Amino acid sequence: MNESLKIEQPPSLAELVVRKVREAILNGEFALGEKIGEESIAAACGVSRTPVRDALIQLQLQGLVTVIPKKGSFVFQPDEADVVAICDYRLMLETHAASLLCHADKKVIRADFDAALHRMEGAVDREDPIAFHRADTTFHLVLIDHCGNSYIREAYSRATGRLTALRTNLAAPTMEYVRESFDEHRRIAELTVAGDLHTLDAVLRVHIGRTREVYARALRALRDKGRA
Amino acid sequence: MNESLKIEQPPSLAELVVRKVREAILNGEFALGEKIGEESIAAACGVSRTPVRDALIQLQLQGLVTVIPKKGSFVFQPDEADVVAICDYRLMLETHAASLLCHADKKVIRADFDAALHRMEGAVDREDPIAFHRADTTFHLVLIDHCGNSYIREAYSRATGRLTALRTNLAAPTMEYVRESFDEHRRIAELTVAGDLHTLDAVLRVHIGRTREVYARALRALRDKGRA
DNA sequence: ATACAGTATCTTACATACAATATGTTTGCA
DNA sequence: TGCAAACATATTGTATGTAAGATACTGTAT
Repeated sequence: MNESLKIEQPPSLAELVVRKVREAILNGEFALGEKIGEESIAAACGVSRTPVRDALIQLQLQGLVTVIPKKGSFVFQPDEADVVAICDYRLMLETHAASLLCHADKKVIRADFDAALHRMEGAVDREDPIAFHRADTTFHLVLIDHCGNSYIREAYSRATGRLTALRTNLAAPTMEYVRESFDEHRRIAELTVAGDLHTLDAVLRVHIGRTREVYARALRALRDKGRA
Repeated sequence: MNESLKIEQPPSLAELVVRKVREAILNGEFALGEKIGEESIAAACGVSRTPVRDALIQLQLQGLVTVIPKKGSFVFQPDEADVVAICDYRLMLETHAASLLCHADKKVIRADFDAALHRMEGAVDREDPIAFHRADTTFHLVLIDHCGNSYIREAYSRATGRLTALRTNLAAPTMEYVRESFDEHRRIAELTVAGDLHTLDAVLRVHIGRTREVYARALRALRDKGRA
């Protein structure tokens, strides 16, 4: 029996709503903290409120939505401490994933890294910060996807959901830091394949630490503007 | 205005169902892989299917329940690889939490450790493995609760939910290993307070590694018995 | 003019009703 | 007797209805 024959039944409406709303949040179509009314989503998706409710619960547990009882659902709105915590969390996940890679096939990893780096390089040349960010995401996923621990993968995807939304909402597309970032990624790839975990940890720390500062700064700016 | 006046409104029915079912799974009232019918839970809790469905979605995202579309919800049923993955995941969380403790108040931590150790010692004397396990859980939570990163706390609580259920279902209450376990905990407390992360990592690795082996072995035994 | 109370409206939380799919059973045929 | 197809049953997925709580508005009194 061929695997490819296995027909994948259409996902539930709730699942479809999850994807739609998730994409919307990640693409900045909702502002941080914005209210998400069940009815409006239901109308927009052409379904009843029930699958929307289910979807909102799932999104809440993914950390993208905050549900306040009897008041409604809102897009998450992190404070500065939150940004620090999530970046640190991500750093932990990537570092640990890297330490698990010693049993993986280095050839495949090298190839995947190179593919991502190639895309990044193209984006640098074309001065396309959005494409660069996409390639950046792919690059880091190489570490995660090959680590062989499904819990780490899940945890990472939750963390990146929030980080992606933050980037969309806080960091205007810019080529600032892109050159250094690209160089760091090359180093990360090398150190990972070489298995030099100690140096890798330091580089990742700097790399993700900068991300953290960028977001924290942008969040402060947004906050100050909100007060004024 | 006094904070204590703030009345906390009763949790939603869905939340209550989550707690009930979670407790039931953790206490082994459901077998691993057992089907959880919406209707039966609803009847048992005296509510309609709606909050039960909400609860099952939440429990799924907590990793305690697996929902198969159109078929139903089942208590999670890990395989051996799963046990290895989750124990490794837990090890990562605790190790990282420990590394974050350097900024925390060592006096409080020492006190919390000692309290947990005291309870463990009492359990050892009374030869009460269940009380020992409870104190064990409390002990490890000291690390997590003081690390100051809410993401780690959340991730840990998800992991421990599954681990607790595993322990209930797989490991018959026994005083085996309890003595060594107790000694290891004392060392973990000392090393954490001393800030010797490197040695701590090694001890935690051994400590959690044994847990992993116990569960993996019990799971194999259960599996073999199931085949026979 | 402002502050407060009362009301109106809107939204969520939960229940129930209905539709669709999976499973178990029975019956008919080889 | 064994297998297959049709039917019956049970359970999930979705929609809608209802009630309670939250917010916004308005009118009145000071």
